[in-house]
Amino acid sequence: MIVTRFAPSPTGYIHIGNVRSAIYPYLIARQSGGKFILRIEDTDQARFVEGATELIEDTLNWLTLEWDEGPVVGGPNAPYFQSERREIYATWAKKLIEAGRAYADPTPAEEVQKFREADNAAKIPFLFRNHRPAAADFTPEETLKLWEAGNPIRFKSDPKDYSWHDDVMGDLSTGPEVCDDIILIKKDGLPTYNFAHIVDDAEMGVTHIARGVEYLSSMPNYLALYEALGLERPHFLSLPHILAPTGNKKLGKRDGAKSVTEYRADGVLPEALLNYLACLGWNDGTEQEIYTKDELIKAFSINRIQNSGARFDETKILWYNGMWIRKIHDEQGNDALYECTQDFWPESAASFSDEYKKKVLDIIYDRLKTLGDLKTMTNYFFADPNLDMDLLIGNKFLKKLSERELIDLLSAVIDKLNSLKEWSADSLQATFNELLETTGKKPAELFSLVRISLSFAPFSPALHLTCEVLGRDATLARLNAVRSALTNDLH
RNA sequence: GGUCUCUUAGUAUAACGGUUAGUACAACGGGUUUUCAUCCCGUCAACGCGGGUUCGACUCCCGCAGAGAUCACCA
Repeated sequence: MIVTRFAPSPTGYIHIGNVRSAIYPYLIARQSGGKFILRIEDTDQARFVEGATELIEDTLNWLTLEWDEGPVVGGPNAPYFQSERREIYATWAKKLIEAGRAYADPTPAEEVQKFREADNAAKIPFLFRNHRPAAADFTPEETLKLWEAGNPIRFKSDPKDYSWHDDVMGDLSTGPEVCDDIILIKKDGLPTYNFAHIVDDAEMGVTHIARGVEYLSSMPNYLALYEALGLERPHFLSLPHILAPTGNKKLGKRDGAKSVTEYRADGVLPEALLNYLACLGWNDGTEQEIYTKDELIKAFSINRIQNSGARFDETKILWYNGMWIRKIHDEQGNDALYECTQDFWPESAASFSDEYKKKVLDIIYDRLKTLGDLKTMTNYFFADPNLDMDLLIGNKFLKKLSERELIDLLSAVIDKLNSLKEWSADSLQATFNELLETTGKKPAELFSLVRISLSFAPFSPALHLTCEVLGRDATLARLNAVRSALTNDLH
């Protein structure tokens, strides 16, 4: 059985570069009927951020990456917060001490820093094992005593060549020069990531570890620990970084990398974000672009994960989002899409009914890149627009007509619409076609005049649909208002 | 500096050692009774460099260059 995990630190929101290391393990677990575990790596108390855990849970829920074990849902390996697992790490650390593979290190931090600087100055790579204290050779009893006295526990490394297989990167190897006496348990009694994740993954039965490539250079130390602890190596998947839109740096919070929360607030659909991120650095070899979560689960394969970094492209997210907005509307219906839009209407829409807003959505949805566009694109459906006459007169089609002609044209439209019996999209369409004939104006002229008079917006849906949704009263009132303004202008 | 990794159009990517190097986004042009968008059609655009192996290399090997990661009592 395949067991994967997402193990974030609660140091803030999940930024976009990290979500993928939740998505891939999730897909791997789901496609094999395995388990996906959420584990909170909160061993660094200095970096702990209040509320960050909830934000992580919220983000995963929103993306529908449900976890089988972890916070909230519990599980057989609880607790799932590393800060609550001290005894477990202590037990494993004692095993190493008993075996002579770990020692308590009394070297003061300042001393270590001096060693480091001296080695740097001498252009020697700094390795703590070159400065091993006498305590490294203490008996287990002496070591335990020194540990209790508040000293950190270090691994006693046994430098040698390592080679291993990475499911993404292939066969890898390094020399002994990277093996060191890494800290396992800090002075504060909490383990380092280096030690904790190995213990936890073993205890929780994790079979596939997917994480960023930045951990690649620590692999020899991890392999040494698996060996010393008598553990079998799990599968390793090093996921290449997502690069910032500009430069060659990995996407970080300072590169304008937005959090998932921000994309959500902007009106990006979870389906779109999932789709985009899954396909950034992975493809199934076909030319399919749009994947539902179920399709991703089915199609995903570890050996087709890209092994070079991929640049983050917001334009493509917006394209995916537009596709998904239309997909949901066309496949699940306007009501289903409407369900997603609750937080995105302009304030002016507050007093309007769901029915009316649904109608607006139904004619505007295929112009949306994000649901947030509703705020800026639908205002004129809920409030009379400002009569920006310069916009109307200066329009590239209308500026060829005199104000007199505009007024006459508006009058013709108003008369015709006044006498219209049935206010429907079809009859409105027919009416405008008749008006084209009776007035002899070009479509660009007639339509632009009516469209701008109704919306004063840079763009809007097809005219007959806009009129239908706006209704007879609002449509005629706005046309009359523009005609009056033009008439006053003339006098 | 040591160690490790990566390298196809602007971006994301495809291509049993034999293809006019495919697709998508972006850009640009055109079409669909106004606009914006959708939809459709089209244009532009890539194998980092140098050696080898081979009848033949984007693909295999070696070197170089460029980029990235890491070298914490952070993860």
